[in-house]
Amino acid sequence: MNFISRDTDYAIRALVYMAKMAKKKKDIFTVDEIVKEERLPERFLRRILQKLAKKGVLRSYKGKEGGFSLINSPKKITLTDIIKVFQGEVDLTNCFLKGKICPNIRTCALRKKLKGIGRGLDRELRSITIASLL
Amino acid sequence: MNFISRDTDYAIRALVYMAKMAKKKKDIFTVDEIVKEERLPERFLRRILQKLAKKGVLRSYKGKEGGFSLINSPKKITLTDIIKVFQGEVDLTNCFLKGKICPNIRTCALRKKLKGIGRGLDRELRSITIASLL
DNA sequence: ATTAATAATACTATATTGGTATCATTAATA
DNA sequence: TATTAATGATACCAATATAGTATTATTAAT
Ligand code: FES
Ligand code: FES
Repeated sequence: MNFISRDTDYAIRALVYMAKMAKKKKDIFTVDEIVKEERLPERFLRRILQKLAKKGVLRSYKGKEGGFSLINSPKKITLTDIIKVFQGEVDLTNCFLKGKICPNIRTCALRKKLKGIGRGLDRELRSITIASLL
Repeated sequence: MNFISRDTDYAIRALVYMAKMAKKKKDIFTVDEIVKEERLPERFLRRILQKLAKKGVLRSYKGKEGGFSLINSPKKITLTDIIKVFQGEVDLTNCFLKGKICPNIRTCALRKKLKGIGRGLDRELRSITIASLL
């Protein structure tokens, strides 16, 4: 099934780490520090954090003494947010049929049902915040 | 996000077709007939139906006048059943961390939450039957 | 024996995922 | 202002998964 991809997973780990440490010490973290603590692949995580920065989850500081910091409170960062960054919208309704736009899209019974379920799922994922994972 | 893979999707189409037609005519269908009606790739669908047969969703009849038929009532065939055949268990909790078995697996907060959500999702998918898509 | 169906399995092409490497840019500070 | 230590942007690469095809064997009706 593989619902959560590796970059989402690593992002969560990094964010949880930052949230945990931000309480007791300064709030700017270098990739190296996180990599060392969480034992993640360095270059890969770097790209992940860059993406989070571009999407407004992290703020980045270039140059010496730079790094990444959380922009919002861990209470405000939800799983949906993170998943959206790396895996796109939480939306279960993608119709195939030879790669073309589906003609049934307005009437399709399956689509209708999946849409509802997808919305529910999204709501639940929104209820999981980084803060709730500390 | 891509929740439903193409083989699951094609399987659903084929099963819905069979359920729909089984009402008015004989209940054995050849791959060729389904392919023609639903415009799916022949060899690919053949493999899909074979898999459904092996997993006990369809019965297959070899030889002339053979084909596939539904084993159970369309009311008994759920989305979860079909997804399981092609995409494995509906289970959102797969932990990475360098491909190894995760040591935190018993304590991990994320895992716990995803497990609950996965169960809910599974329940909802179980409520969607082939019959409900007619 | 012929014919029309599925079974099994191997193969191929493309896309996605997971990860690495390189070079540019920025900012602190000695 | 040169050095250094950080991120930014991008291109690249390898492994895996997805989507689909081809081939040959088996089966059963006629
Ligand atoms: S068949 Fe296209 S949306 Fe369902
Ligand atoms: S960190 Fe391994 S199960 Fe969550």
